[in-house]
Amino acid sequence: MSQEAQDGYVPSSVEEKWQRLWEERGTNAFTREELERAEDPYYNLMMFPYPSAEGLHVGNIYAFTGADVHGRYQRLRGRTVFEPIGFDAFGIHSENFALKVGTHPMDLIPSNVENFTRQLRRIGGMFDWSHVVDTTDPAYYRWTQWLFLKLFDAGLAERKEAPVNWCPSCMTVLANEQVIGGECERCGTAVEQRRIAQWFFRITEYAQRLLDNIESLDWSDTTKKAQANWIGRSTGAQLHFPVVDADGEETGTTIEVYTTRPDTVFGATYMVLSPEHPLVEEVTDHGLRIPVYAYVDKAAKKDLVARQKADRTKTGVPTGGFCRNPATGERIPIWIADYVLMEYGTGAIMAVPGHDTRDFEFAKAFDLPVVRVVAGPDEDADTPLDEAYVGPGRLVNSGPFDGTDVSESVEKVTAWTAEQGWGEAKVNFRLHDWCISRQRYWGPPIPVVHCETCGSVGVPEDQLPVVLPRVEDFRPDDSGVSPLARVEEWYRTECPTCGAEARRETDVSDTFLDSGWYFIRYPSADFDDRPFDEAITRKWLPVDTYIGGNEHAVLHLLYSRFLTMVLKDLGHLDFEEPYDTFRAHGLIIADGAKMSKSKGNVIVPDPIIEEFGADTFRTYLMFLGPFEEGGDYRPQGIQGPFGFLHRLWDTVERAGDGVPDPDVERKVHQTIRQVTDQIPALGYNTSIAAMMECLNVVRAGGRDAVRAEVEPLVVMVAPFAPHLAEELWERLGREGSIFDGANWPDFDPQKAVDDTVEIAIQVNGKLRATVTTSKDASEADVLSAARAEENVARHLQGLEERRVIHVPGRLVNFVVGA
RNA sequence: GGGGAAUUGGCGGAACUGGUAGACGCAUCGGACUUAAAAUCCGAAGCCCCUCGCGGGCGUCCGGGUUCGACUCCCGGAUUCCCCACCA
Repeated sequence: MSQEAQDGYVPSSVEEKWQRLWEERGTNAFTREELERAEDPYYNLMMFPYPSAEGLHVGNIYAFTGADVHGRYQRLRGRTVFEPIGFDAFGIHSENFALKVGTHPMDLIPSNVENFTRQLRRIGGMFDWSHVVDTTDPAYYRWTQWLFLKLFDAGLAERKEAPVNWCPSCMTVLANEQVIGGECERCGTAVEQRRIAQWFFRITEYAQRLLDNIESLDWSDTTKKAQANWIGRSTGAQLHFPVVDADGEETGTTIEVYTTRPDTVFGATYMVLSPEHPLVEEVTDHGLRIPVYAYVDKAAKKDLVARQKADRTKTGVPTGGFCRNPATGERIPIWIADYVLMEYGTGAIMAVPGHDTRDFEFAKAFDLPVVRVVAGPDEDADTPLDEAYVGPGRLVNSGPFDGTDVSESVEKVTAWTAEQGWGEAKVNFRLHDWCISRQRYWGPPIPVVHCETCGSVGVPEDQLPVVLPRVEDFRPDDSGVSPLARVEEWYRTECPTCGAEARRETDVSDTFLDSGWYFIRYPSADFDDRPFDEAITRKWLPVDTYIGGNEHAVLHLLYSRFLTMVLKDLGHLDFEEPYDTFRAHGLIIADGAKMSKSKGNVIVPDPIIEEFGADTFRTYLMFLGPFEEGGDYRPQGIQGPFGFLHRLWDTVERAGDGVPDPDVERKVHQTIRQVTDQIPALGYNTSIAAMMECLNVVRAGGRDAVRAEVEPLVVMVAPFAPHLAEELWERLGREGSIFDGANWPDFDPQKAVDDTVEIAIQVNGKLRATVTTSKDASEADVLSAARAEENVARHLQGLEERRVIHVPGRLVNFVVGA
């Protein structure tokens, strides 16, 4: 028999055939009516890609395959699975790349999308190509603009001048969230600060709700924690420190501080203002304090990296002004230092050098007094401080609160400050309002018109979309305004309210706004008269399972949660959390390091798919490690799944009619149980291992299988190798797509039971033998069989049996001694 | 500085609720088939020792502990990775 006849599996032709048939038959696509009527709908979502010029990389394929396996599994179980895909094509990524290669993004993006589409089809994802979303399509961003207007009308979008992060390289403002350790998230350039009028979404109003809901989500704990930490709720107090003049008289000005340790207020020996604090301007404006001005000016110029690293050496200047510490009545100096951040709290702190590490360093550097107000267990009020003490203990040098334990002191002192009228309990969040303005070109124009008399007016809905004009020179410059501000014929317009000459907003919106609601659009993607259809949305949302990368576990998820809540509050949705279940996949690395061009370890997927086929590639990616942890890509490793799929093909092709062998049938049912348990838990690597093991049993000794033995395996492998499974299903004589109809094999516990068990025999916890007994052998039988083992008997010889542990079906442990 | 995750053969990784550590696969070695090679199939294999046995010892980052029994639980430590970071 020739090799050809033995093994007719030619992945490329099988895959081509089924991709064509899926397309022709509309296997994965839904009509509007089908979406409306779907029974048991299951919305399987994955994070849509940014269509880069390089094409899909292994990381994309890994993520999509893992999500696709999940979707295909649900479908095999009988769910109606909607699995859409789209393109997140606006944003700085695309714009920068377009600038680099000198092609207009409007020309570049369509060809990238086309290339991605080809690759996505090639890997055999179960995508509904009739519901694709492209964020750069006016038919989509029209509704992104609509969403902006909804927030604008609800008072949740506001324009305010604010210190913002400015990337001198990208020449744009960045959200706080896009500043990573003081550097631009995209290009790594040190970020500077500027003050510009910006559009903000008031996400902070939702901070508490965003935090409270986390508990009810079926998300991994790490993602939940990341969200909670980002929101960063802290409880403490806001205290009011009166400013006093040289004679100690109050000037009428107070400095507000936020602290999580109001109980240490007796130890506040000086105040610190952030260089950006409004009061600082007053100080400098009066021209009285030249060193102050110089310091503030320097701080403003200093980029955040230098400001934050600076090997933690504190810098600052005294303002020459004073406050009164309302707890002690003492006059304390006011300083300016850049270790205090304007973005957090009130931009001013009471410095308690005795019990705050940063304040301690500062006090040491500038020779400011340090007072102990907390004493640890072995300390008293006079124990000197070599460093800030932040541990447990009791208050000292704190007037009426001496002796109060720190476990209750925050609450007590806060109550007291409130009674005295100079403080109140205060909850503070780290979360900031979401700055959505971008002084760039490649994004949806913010749909606002500025009118001299009417102010900022939203563009009427019937005038949407505000189309992004084609501008050949779309380079940003350091003017701090969008390139659109150079296109007079575009920005000149009429005020929608009064009809006077007016000017369009020339900023475009953040990409996170595009991606903040795309999942709502998908099922309604074919409606052009509404952002989303009410009935279809009620049927399909919220998303059942969302799978994506950890890099979006904070921002994207938080923003889309926020937008969903807002839409619910405005009556457009009847749910407020967008994703029931979210799982983050791991990272594929190569040679022990993250793939990157600079390391030269990037795996290009196309040639691998060419050589082995999409099914093998998919199966290998899912096999190389736990999906949620990722794994190391080793080119040789693909041989395992490659051989497995070929052997499966071969076995099915040879399988005849007949009755299953009981031993084989048992293994098959044990495998069904295992795989059915593990796929929903994303245990893909172990599922594949179980199927390999099963196939090894089916083929043991070179026997030919019968169809009933292999058919369940064909179905179970289908999520991983969908083309192969379709083909084998057909060759087994079944009609239609394997994915239509609930074809997942039923697990029969009866058939999975072993009638014999192998029991480990230990003596003093060490394995000495194993015995095989019937599964319901009595304890006495098991023990006598155990004692009969020569090696066991030898170790029991001459020793007293103190105890015998018998775990039925597992082991026997003889505990012996002299 | 804070938070999170991890550490198991040559390698990727398995191991239910505390119950035979190393499943499955890669690479390796041996055998079959072949004129030969590839492919395929069958088999071996954690490390060490030995009287070579159905033998013994050691072994899941390190040091302690709990337990009849610990990769798994507790205490202490080391290393690596990720995220955040002067958040008052």
